[in-house]
Amino acid sequence: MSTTATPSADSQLRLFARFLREEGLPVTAQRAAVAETLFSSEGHWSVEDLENALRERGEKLGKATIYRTLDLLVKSRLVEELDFGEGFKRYEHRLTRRMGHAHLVCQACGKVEEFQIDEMPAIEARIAREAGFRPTRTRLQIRGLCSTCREKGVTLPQQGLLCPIEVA
Amino acid sequence: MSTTATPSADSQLRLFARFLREEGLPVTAQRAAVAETLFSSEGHWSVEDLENALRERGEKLGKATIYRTLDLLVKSRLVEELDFGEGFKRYEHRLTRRMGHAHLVCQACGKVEEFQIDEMPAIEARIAREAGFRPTRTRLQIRGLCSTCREKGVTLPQQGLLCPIEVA
DNA sequence: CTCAGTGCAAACCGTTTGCAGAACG
DNA sequence: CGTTCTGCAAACGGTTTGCACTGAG
Repeated sequence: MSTTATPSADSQLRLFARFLREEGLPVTAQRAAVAETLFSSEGHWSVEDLENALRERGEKLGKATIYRTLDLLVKSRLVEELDFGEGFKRYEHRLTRRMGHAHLVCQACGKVEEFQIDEMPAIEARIAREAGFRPTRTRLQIRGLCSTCREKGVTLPQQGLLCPIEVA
Repeated sequence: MSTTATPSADSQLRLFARFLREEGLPVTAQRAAVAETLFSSEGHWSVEDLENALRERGEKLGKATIYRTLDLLVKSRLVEELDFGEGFKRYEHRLTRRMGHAHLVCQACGKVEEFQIDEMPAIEARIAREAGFRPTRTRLQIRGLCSTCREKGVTLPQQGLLCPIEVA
């Protein structure tokens, strides 16, 4: 109901509720609120983002509850934990995303865009075949300069030994 | 000199010294010790690992100096910062490694192996072409079950909604 | 002498944990 | 009534920072 849920947020919430029931855990208002908020956009949510969005919805949860609910969401495999090197974690839900998308992190403005890498399944299959490794979660993160910053003429601080290394 | 340097550790140290000189920074004994230690193996070093290895070499450096030197090594692009989700960072040197290797992290035993992904350059080129994004650093991390653990019959704790999601 | 580098210890900050009280069945 | 969840606040732990001391030029 109400605000900003994407079309499929409801069904995702239902999946989370099912997971909780299977684990013998109650579906509390707080857990539903965190899940619903996180499912409401394709964004990369920090705990602070979630806290603020929840406050705006009129729900005031303690940080601890948010962290504990995120643990459950990650365990349920509906949500993926991310780390863009900011010193804290971010979270994205998985259901409306295809697997094998890369995160393009702009080192100038911090923006993160997603980019589909269609060869990921084939790469994972090769790893399974050649290394005997059974992949469960893949994270591909590419840092660099986004098109917007590039067009603005922004350049990354030229760090030291760029050329010597690439040549070596 | 002395102990466990790989054949090319010397030349890497020389590159780091060159970087420092170019930045107008002195090549101190501590900086050389940290760099030499890190360059002495293909491993994934934590700050604690480095501290211990340095102590065994007879050098006692403060943590702060290690952290500050690692900053310089990362800036020089001779060393890459890693995060395997352990709650702390790890570091690997870049010179004897090919670019575009994935880190296969075993969720059962914690072991990390490297696996060469030859299509990485092509993927980066496509990202540059189609998204206008200029990649500088790529991190590919794949978590799962390594062959050793698999052969031992270890299985990962079956987390919740595996099937429903993959089907969705 | 001067100035940056070092080492210690304190500060920092995202996250986790302990515990008293609330909520649900 | 008992059990679990919640929220507050304290604890935690890796990393960063402030500052007095050291050491090279």
